[in-house]
Amino acid sequence: MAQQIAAPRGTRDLLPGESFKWRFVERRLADICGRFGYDEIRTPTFEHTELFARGVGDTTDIVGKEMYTFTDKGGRSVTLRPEGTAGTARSFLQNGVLSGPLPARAYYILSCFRYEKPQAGRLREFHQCGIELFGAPGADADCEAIRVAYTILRELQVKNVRLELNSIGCPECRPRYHAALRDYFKAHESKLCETCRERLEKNPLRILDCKSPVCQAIAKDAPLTLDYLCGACAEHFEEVKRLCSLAGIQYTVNPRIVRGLDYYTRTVFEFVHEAAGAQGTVCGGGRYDGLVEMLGGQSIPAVGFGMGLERLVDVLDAEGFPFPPQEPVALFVCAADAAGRDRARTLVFELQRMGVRAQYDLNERSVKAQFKYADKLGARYTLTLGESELAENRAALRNMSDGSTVTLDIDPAQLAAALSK
RNA sequence: GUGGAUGUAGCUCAGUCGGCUAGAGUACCAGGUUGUGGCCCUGGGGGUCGUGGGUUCGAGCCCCAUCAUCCACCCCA
Repeated sequence: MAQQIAAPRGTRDLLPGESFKWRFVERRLADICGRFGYDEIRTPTFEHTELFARGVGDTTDIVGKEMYTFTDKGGRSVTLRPEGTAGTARSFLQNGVLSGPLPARAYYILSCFRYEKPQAGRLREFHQCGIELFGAPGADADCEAIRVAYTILRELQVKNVRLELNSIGCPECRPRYHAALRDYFKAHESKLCETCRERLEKNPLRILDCKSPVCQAIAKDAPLTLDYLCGACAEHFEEVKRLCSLAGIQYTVNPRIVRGLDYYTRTVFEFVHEAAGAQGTVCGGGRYDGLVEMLGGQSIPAVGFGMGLERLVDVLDAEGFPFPPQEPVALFVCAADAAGRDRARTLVFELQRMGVRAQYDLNERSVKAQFKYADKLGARYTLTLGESELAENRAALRNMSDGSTVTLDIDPAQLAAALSK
C-alpha cells in the first residue's frame, strides 16, 4: 500500500450526501441577489499579486502574511484571491462596465484562500458569497447592501444575529481620529497590555477591541471614531441609520468594529452570530469609495459585503435549519438472472431518458444483495425481473416503506406514471 | 505567528503496572431462502496503534521531535 495522501491543511471535502445543503443555500443566494438586481460575476481564481497589494492594502494582515503567492513559469507574481472585491472591481474596470450605466451591480459565490492557522469557522480555502455595488455615493446604496445581507439571513431563518454598524470616516477625517486615539492611549501607555503597546504605533484602533480587562477599562473612555467624523461623513452615517430603520432593520452602533482591509471608507458593518464560537462574524462589509481609483480608474464610489459560506452553513446546521432532503432513488430494478438483467438494463435506460431516478445493480449480485443495496440507497420502489415476469411481461412494484406491491406491465410509461403518484 | 488539548479499523471508542497473534460496537462483504430490504444468527475482509527517532529484554502505553485535528489568541468571512 502506498502512503496515503490527506487533504492539505485547512481544506475540506464536501461529500455526496452533504453537498445538497450547499446547493440549496447557493440557489437561495442567487435567487435573492437576483431579486435585488445583482447578476453573477465569475473572476479568475488567481490575479496579479499587485492587485491585492494595491487594493486590499499592503499593511493589512491579509496581504502582509496570509496570501498564497507564487511565481508562475513566466516569472509573474500571482496570488490566489484572498477575497472577492478586488477582482470584481478590477474586472468591472477592465471590461468597461464602470463606463456604462451606473449603478452597476454584481454578486459572486467563490472560493478564497488565506494562509492562516485553521480553527472553527476558519479554513485556508473557504467560500464567500458577496455583492458589489458601484457608482452610488449615497446612503441608499449602503442601505441596499445591508438589506441584501439582511434578506439572505432572514429568509434562511437565521436567529440570534445582530447587525453592528459603524463609520470609520473618509481619508479626510480619519487621520485626525487616529492622532486623537494615539494621544489618548499614549497617556495610559504604561498600563496597557504588551500587545496593545505594540498596537499603539501600528494600529491604535485595535486597542479598542482588546479583551484584557485593564485595556478595556482604558478603552472605555477613548475617543470614538464617530466623534471625529467630518460633517459629510457624519451626515452620511445618520442617513444610513435612518434608512435601516425605515427598512425595519434593527442595528446597534458599535464604534469598535473596524474592517481589516484598507479599502473601506465610511460605513462598515457586520452581522454577528451569538452562538457561533469565536468566529461569529457571518457577514462583513462596508463602503470602499477609494478602491476603483487606487486600481487606476476614475473615482467611483462603491459598497459591498462578503458572507462566509462555511460559517453560514454551520449556523444553519446549529439552528437545525430544515434543508429540503435530497431526492432519493425512485426505482431500483432488481434482476434474478441474465435475461432479467438485460430487461432491467433497457428498462432503466429508458426510465432515465424519461427523467426518472432509476437504478439497477452494476455488480450482478444476488437478488437479496440488490434489495439490501436498494434499501441503503433509500430507494422508494423496487421492481424484480426474472423468468416468470418476463414470460408474462408483468412484475410487482414494491413500495419499500410499507412493503406493499402493485402488479403492472413491464412498461416504462406505466411505471413512470405509477412512480409519480 | 503564540498558547492549550487530542491522535488506536471507514465512523464512535476500549486497551490494566510497559508483557502472548491489538479489541468492541457500527459500517462493509458473504452465507443462513436456487428470487425479495429493515430484525436476528454465523462467518469474512479491513490496523505499519498519525509519522520519525529514543529508552527498554520487550512500547499502543514512557521520552523527544514532527505532522494533523480541535479550542483560544491574533486576524477575519
